[in-house]
Amino acid sequence: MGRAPCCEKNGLKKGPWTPEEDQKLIDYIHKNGCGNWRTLPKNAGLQRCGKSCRLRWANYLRPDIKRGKFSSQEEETIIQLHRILGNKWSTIAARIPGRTDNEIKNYWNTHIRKKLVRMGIDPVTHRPRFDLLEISEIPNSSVTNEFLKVSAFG
DNA sequence: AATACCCACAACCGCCAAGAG
DNA sequence: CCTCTTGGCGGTTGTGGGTAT
Repeated sequence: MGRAPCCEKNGLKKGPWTPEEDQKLIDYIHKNGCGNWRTLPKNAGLQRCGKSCRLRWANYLRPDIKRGKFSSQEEETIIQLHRILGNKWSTIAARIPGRTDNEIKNYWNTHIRKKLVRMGIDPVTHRPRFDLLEISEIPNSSVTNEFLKVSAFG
C-alpha cells in the first residue's frame, strides 16, 4: 500500500479547477509572486495543496502560454528534439516558446506518437519498423511481405 | 433518440534531486 | 555526512465532449 496522496490530508480539494479558484490564484500571484507553493494556498484562500496550485499556474494560468493548435513547424521541432533527447519533456519545452512540458507531452502521446507509428517509425528510436506499419500502407510486393513476416514474427 | 464507444486533455501520483539545517 | 522538506519531472488516468452504432 502506497502513502496517501498529499491532497487527502486535511480534506483539500482535487480535480478540475473552477473559474473562481483560478481567479484567486491569479490575483494572489499578481500581488505576491509565486515564492512558496506550500504556504500559497492558505494565504490565497484556496482549499488546494501547493502542488495542485503550482501545476495549475505552470500549465494553464501563466500569462506566457501560447495555447491552441501546434503549428507544423512546432511539431517538426518536437520530433527532432525528441529524437535527440527522448522523453525529456521539460528540456524540449524550454526550446519551444509558449508551450509547457505537459502540453508537449500530451501532444506527443495523443498525436505525434500515433502518427509516427502509422508511418512505420518507432516513436522511441525514431527508426523505421515495418512491423508497426498499417497493412493499408504496406507496399504490395512479395519482397516487403517476406520482410514483414520476419520482422513481425521472427 | 438512446446508448456505447473513443479520444484529447487537465490534473493526478510517485519518485527523485536539490537545498537547508 | 545524514535527514527532512519542497519543487519539479515524467508516466498515467479520469472525465467530458464528440462520434459512431
